[in-house]
Amino acid sequence: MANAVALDQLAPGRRERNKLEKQARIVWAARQLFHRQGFAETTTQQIAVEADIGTGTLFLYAKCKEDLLIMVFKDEMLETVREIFARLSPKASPVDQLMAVFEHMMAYHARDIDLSRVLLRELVMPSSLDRRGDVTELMDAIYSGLMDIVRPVADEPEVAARSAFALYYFALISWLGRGFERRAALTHLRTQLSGLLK
Amino acid sequence: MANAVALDQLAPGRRERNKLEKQARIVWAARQLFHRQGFAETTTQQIAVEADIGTGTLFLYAKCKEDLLIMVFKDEMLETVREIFARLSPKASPVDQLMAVFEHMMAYHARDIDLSRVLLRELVMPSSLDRRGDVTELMDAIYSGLMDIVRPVADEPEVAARSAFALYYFALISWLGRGFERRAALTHLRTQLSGLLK
DNA sequence: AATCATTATTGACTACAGTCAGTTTTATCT
DNA sequence: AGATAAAACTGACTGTAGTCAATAATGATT
Repeated sequence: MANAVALDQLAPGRRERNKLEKQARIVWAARQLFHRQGFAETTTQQIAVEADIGTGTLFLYAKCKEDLLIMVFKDEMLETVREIFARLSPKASPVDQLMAVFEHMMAYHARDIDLSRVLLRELVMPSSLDRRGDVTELMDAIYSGLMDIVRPVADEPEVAARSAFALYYFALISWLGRGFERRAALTHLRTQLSGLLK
Repeated sequence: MANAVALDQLAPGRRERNKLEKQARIVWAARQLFHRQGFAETTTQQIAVEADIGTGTLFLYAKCKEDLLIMVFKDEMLETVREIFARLSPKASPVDQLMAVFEHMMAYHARDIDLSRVLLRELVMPSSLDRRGDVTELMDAIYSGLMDIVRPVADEPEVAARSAFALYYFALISWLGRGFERRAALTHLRTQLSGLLK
């Protein structure tokens, strides 16, 4: 029936709606448990029970346990990043603005260091290429924000933004992955950014 | 007996010697299997059998499976890095020298991309802080080499070397972790390094 | 409303990293 | 040599992520 297709385009059918509801329930359950107990201490069984689905079903919605964590964080991170950029003082120097952005991002991760470690591990170096969650939207938001900041002082804003982010990433990794002090990492980062932007 | 202590300082006792032999056998076995079958396809059981020890013993010598991979690569990487720095043309520009170093490092990883992915994953973001292998010696070698390169053109060689390495790290991660083309990553890297060093 | 094809769900099951209580080996001392 | 303490070793065992063959739900078609 030709009508069925047209209707499907207007509104999601029952099937689609169920899927979305289920996905929301899964993410909700995962969020609760990860935050309450930590990542390693939460079993996929527990998440399935809490979301009221079978164990197997969980892995139809997430590629692996780590993917659940990405689902939990993705929207929240995008929202946070947008807020951070929105609240910048445009009068501050580019380096100060960059530092404000990166400090806030780190502060965000500091709210739950253990979860952020696992999350970053998966974002930086996914266990398997075909398992990595899609964070393109998040990255685009970050890059475009950074480009706006560096534009006034950089010949090639794209290159400068990418470099700035690379330096931030390194600081983040040093802090979360190598046990480096957050303050020290940020101090280093500022020095590096100053060197980068002339 | 006071003599026992004195002798121990001169030469390793049988116990110590056995331990070193065993560790060497383990690394040898792990190297064979990882290269032949890949990391995921090799079980710790297989390594234990090949090294002719019990399963449990393996974990007295390595903190986890990933740690075995680090043991396999550590010495070889240090050696490789030293060679790379030793063979540089001192007349080339700092950026060209940096690029030569980073290209060779990437070429080294390209020899076994799958193993390098797992290795890098563990080096960049260890699954657990108290499980990460010690790669201080390697990092020191890299930093000191990089500082020598950038010294002629950088006010603060330490900062510049650290920045250069951060940019390389990001390129490496983009390539191995995000599926970015190696050539493209290197092209980007060169642009960034040019921007960094004046 | 009965049939069929497609898609979604399930939980018993598998494979494997890592542990630990018990055993063996080594070194020390009399 | 024998006794004792300390260190090294072991493999049966455990916990859990992820799979898959079987089942159920859905929706299209007559």
